[in-house]
Amino acid sequence: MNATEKWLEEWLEEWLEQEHKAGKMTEKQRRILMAATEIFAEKGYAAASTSEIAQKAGVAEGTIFRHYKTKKDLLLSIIAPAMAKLFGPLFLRDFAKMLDQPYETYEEFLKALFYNRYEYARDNLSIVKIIIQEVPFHPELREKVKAVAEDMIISRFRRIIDNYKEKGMLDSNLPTPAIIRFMISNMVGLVASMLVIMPEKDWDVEKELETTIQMMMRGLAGKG
Amino acid sequence: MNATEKWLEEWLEEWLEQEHKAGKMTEKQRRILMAATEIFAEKGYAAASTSEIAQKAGVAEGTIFRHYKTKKDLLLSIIAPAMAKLFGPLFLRDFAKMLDQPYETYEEFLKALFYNRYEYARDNLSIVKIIIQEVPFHPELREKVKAVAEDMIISRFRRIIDNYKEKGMLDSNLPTPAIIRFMISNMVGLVASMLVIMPEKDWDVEKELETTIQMMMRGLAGKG
Amino acid sequence: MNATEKWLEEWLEEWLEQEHKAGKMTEKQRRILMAATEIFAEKGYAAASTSEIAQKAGVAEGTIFRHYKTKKDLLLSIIAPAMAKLFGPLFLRDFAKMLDQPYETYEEFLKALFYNRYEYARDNLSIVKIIIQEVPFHPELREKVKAVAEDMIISRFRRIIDNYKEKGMLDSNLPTPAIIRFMISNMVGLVASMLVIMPEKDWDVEKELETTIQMMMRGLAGKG
Amino acid sequence: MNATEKWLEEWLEEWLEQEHKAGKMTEKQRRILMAATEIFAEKGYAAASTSEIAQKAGVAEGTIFRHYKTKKDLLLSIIAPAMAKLFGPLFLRDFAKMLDQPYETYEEFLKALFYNRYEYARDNLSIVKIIIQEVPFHPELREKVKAVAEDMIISRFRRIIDNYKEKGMLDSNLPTPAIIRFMISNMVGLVASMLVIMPEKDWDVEKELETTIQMMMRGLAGKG
DNA sequence: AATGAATGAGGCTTCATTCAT
DNA sequence: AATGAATGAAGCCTCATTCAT
Repeated sequence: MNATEKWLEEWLEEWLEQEHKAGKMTEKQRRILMAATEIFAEKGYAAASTSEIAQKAGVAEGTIFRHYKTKKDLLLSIIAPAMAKLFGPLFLRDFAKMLDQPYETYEEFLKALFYNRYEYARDNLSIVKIIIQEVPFHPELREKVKAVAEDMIISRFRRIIDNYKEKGMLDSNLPTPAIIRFMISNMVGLVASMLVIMPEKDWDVEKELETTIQMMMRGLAGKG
Repeated sequence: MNATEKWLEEWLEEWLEQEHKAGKMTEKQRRILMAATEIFAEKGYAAASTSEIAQKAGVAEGTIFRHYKTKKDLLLSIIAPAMAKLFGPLFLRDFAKMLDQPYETYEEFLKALFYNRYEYARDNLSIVKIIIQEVPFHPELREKVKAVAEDMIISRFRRIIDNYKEKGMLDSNLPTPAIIRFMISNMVGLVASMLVIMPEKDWDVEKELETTIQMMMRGLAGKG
Repeated sequence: MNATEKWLEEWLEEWLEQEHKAGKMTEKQRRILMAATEIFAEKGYAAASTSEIAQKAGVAEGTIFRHYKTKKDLLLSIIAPAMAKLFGPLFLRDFAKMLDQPYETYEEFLKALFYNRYEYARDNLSIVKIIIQEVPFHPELREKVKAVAEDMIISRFRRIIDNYKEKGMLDSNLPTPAIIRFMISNMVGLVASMLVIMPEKDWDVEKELETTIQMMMRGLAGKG
Repeated sequence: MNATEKWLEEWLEEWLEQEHKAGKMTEKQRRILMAATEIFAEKGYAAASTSEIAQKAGVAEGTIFRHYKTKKDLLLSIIAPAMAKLFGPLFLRDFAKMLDQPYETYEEFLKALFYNRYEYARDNLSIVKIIIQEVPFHPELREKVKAVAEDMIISRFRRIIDNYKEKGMLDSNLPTPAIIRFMISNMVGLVASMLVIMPEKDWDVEKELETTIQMMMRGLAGKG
């Protein structure tokens, strides 16, 4: 087991721990976590003040520090389990199923993946924003994320993609890393458009998704 | 002239003013601007301290405030002209040429556009990072950027894209907004990969660009 | 109820609130208020530094700002209730009694009034100094004080003075405003002499007061 | 010659020096002095900034310090000659004349004195405000003023007043210091009313003065 | 467990003053 | 003589964190 896998395990642990604690979590603790999530997402970690979080959570300033040793601890308590939920599925049974369960086509696979991640982002918008905004500023996080992403995602997706290449569903001449980037770019671009950039627009998710996948699969070129 | 165009003009003005001032700018002022740019990019606006900036610039802390009334002023002095350089070209003669000068194919157009913006991002990496990180947190900026982007970019690109659709070079069945998003997603994804996510990798820019454009134009589908 | 009366009520409210809080006031808070009062009186608001106040009060500088949002807030927390105590009595039951309870002569009335305000000034010397020194520099205060003074004091005293004029105890040929100014000038002059200008002198308050009132009532003219 | 007289001489010297310099004073210097006077009067010495003064005077920040070593120096350059003009006349030929030139009555003397000082205050309102506001906060000034006032004024006025007492124009039973205070209180009260407290009122100076002097001489008592 | 008063380090900003031009 | 960029000390205020209750 390499370092990357160790971190993932850490996150998963924290995730499970969090899940576990969620049961015994005080009402106050839950409120602190929610308030912090909202405020971090809204103004960024550095510009958020613990006193504001306390106020929004309806607890005393000191209470936060009874549960989280430092402000950074509070941030990590939000990010770590979210990381696990974000990356974790790629390594768990559910996802393994996605891999084994032979989606007839790459398109179906893409659609399932997009939709799955879209739903996660939609339901955890604040947390996703925090991750995107804060990861670049906290070296420990940055390193972990980078390692996990580079190391694991590439390797897992490579298998999937090579699988479809073999089946003749993907153009074998295209370099796998480029395909992965292509996939992620469009996934992120689509989800960001719908949830962050123009959230007020009345999106037909299904249709957008299909159009996007069509462009990905068949390209823009006219038949002219 | 609508509000959006007014902002653009504002930025352009500030840009020119900045250009103009650049001549008379004190050595110290230049150093302050550079130091601030680096530190804002590295730790974010909120977490950057003016004393650190002063130290890095090799000036007294007070000197910063002789040139920039507020810390925020300093941020805007970095962002505003960059905005102009980022969005401005889309509306100036150079870009008009890009539109008129009939790129034979959409692919050539894409390539020119990608390369042009890639070079800008490469040469102004810190500033681009600052813009991406700070715009979401500063409502005035956010509103302006959103308006400019939604309003202008869409309208300009629509003309270009419709143009190519008419020529039969783009699939007329695809909705123009989706094409624009597709284009931007892949452009941002590619540039971010090369400059931010894996800057240490030894990229063959030309080749990546071509692969990406190929995927965009012809899609991933195998010939199977 | 006009604006002036509203301010007075505001002050009275703050006064009562202060009284009320005085019970729950932390020892530290009391010390901050005392230290601030002394230092403001000694060097003036603008020249007083919060760090000096903190030091004199024996608390951390931050502690001041936990109780008073701003330095100005601290000033107002000293001035507002004092204003109420300074002007308020003129409108309350006690003072109403002074009006109704028929002092046999204007001289007795003057004596009671002088003595009453002298005692207040003596016991609140620092605060009175602050009021005199700071009111001119803070427009909000200046306006309020001016309105209250012009509007209310004049009107109340007019009744009293006209009352004594009718009884033949005051020269009806003298304009009431001049009488009021005459009264206040001499009251302020006497009190200032004893408490501010020559506080080290061993004053026989009773005697000075009587001499002053004698001069006011019968004038300086010799019998020659 | 005692210490008090030495200070007076100092001021007079500075006054004369100033008069003298006034001729060679640069336009800029004059503008600095005027700007400083206005701003000190308006916001107080401590709250006034040299840069604001420079701006109002239309000179560079550094220029002030070419003429006045420190900000305090600038204050003293305004106050010292004004002190001389304020107290000086009491000791000069002009004033000696006032003493010798036998005003028929004390009332005439009072009227001349009041009017003379009223005119001075009216024409130098800002400076008088500065003196009143700043003297209490600057120990050197405070000591000087106090010494001069206590020491000299008392002694000079004593002669005048005793003079009138002997002539039977003033009640010999009244203590001279009380008479002096009475005189000053009413003079200050009247002038302050007209110039500072209610400057917008349309005063009939002559009449107010006469009413005041009448009250001082014959008192308020009705003939009843 | 919870509170909230207290802390003091550090942040942004102002300002009197200096000095090279 | 005049300028105005530069300085750095000091000012006001915020904030994460601690601790007695």
